[in-house]
Amino acid sequence: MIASLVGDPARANMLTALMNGRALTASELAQEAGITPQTASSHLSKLEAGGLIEPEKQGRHRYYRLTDDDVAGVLEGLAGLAARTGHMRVRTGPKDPALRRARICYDHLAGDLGVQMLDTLRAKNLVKQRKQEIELTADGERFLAKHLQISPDMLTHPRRPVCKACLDWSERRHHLAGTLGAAMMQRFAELKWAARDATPGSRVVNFTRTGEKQFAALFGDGRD
Amino acid sequence: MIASLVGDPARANMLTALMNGRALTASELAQEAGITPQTASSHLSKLEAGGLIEPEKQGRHRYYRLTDDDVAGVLEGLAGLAARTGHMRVRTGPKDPALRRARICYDHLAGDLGVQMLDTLRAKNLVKQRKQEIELTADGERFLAKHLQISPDMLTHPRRPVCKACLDWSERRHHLAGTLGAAMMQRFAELKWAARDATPGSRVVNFTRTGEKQFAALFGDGRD
DNA sequence: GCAATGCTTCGGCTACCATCGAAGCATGAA
DNA sequence: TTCATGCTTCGATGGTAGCCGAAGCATTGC
Repeated sequence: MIASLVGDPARANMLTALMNGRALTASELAQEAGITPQTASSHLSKLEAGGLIEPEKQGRHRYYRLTDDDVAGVLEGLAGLAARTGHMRVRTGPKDPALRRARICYDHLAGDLGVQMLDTLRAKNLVKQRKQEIELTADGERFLAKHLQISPDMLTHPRRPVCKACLDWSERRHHLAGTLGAAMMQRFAELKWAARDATPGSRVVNFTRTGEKQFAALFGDGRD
Repeated sequence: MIASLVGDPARANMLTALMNGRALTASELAQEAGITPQTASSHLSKLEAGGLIEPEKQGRHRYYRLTDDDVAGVLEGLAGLAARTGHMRVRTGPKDPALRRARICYDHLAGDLGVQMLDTLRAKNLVKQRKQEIELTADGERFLAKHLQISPDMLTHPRRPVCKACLDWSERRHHLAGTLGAAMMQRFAELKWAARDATPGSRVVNFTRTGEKQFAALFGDGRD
């Protein structure tokens, strides 16, 4: 039974961690769920047998991701039922407001601001998006060079795409991943616009006062 | 956690039994799940606490129904995931082919033929459907009078609607309930087109050779 | 009133399964 | 090769939860 797979707390935590669309290693998932690797291994093989997640070997790591959007959809549905009965799970998404606003997703910007940024890039025709695929336009290249001193040759990588849409768990929409997403986040840090929170293990990204303004000037949507 | 509620086999069987939209008593659900009433009582209170089902007292019976369509939707989603991985539950719907084809849902026709009938009524503009609501058109009234000798005044009832969409569990689509659904089923029986299976407790509806033809002439979709 | 039916609560039993320690493979690095 | 890292398999343990028998309420019918 599928539901019993999702029903176990440890497995639910793993699946929740995977809801952001990114693949995570077995150890990372073990840590997310707060269990030992050997226990996690058992859970992961069950989830895989149930068709909820798919593995991808890479070196001595084993990355897991949700099988597809259908799985994510059902998980969201379950979370929805849980939410309305007040049976909200502890980990059903970032509860910390700061975390919802801006956080690190692997190495790029996620949260409200991350989603906002991709929205604006798309609206200004700096990128073109078709489903998960994102392409940088000529205008986009000029924009990056002018405002962020990012040139296309900085973005080439043997295996990683320049642009990629990454599902934002708190916003339920896409933000920008890939080498460009990483480069932009790095640039924000270099420009002292933003910095990762000092708390060890925290994924919160704090914007400075001026950083917030500059960011809004480039990517703001007029909301605030 | 909601999923763990659905995960238990006994509870899943109960929920499955409720998927046809009808309310069932605690004892009936116990029988469906193959457990004793006292065990069922425990499960039912958990499902109720989780907001998946709602009770309705009536005399010394206690009827339970799914809370709403959202719950049914999530359950279908889970069943969908289960189906595609071959992890199909034993009881994920009627396994008996005859039961899938035509059966009694309370007092009206369900299964493949039931769904087919409503489809055709809709296609011929004999009824209009908007979500759960179904309305008989003027054409529909003429059709019923002409072919089945059913007049509108036979269908009025203080509390029961004339037409109602009822989710068909085996087909995952709607069939026709309400007083009209009941009247049509009754007419089929009177015309010796079909009859409930003689086996005690069976919900199978057997069509006669001529009944099948007549039914197909009125409601066939050309599939066979 | 008494009996019968339907459902719930209580207590104890049992079975399942999540968990972790220890050991075993695989991959990559030196 | 040898070592380290990441993950899996094995075995044993323990806690949880499903399960039923017995008893207790509630409602209906006589």
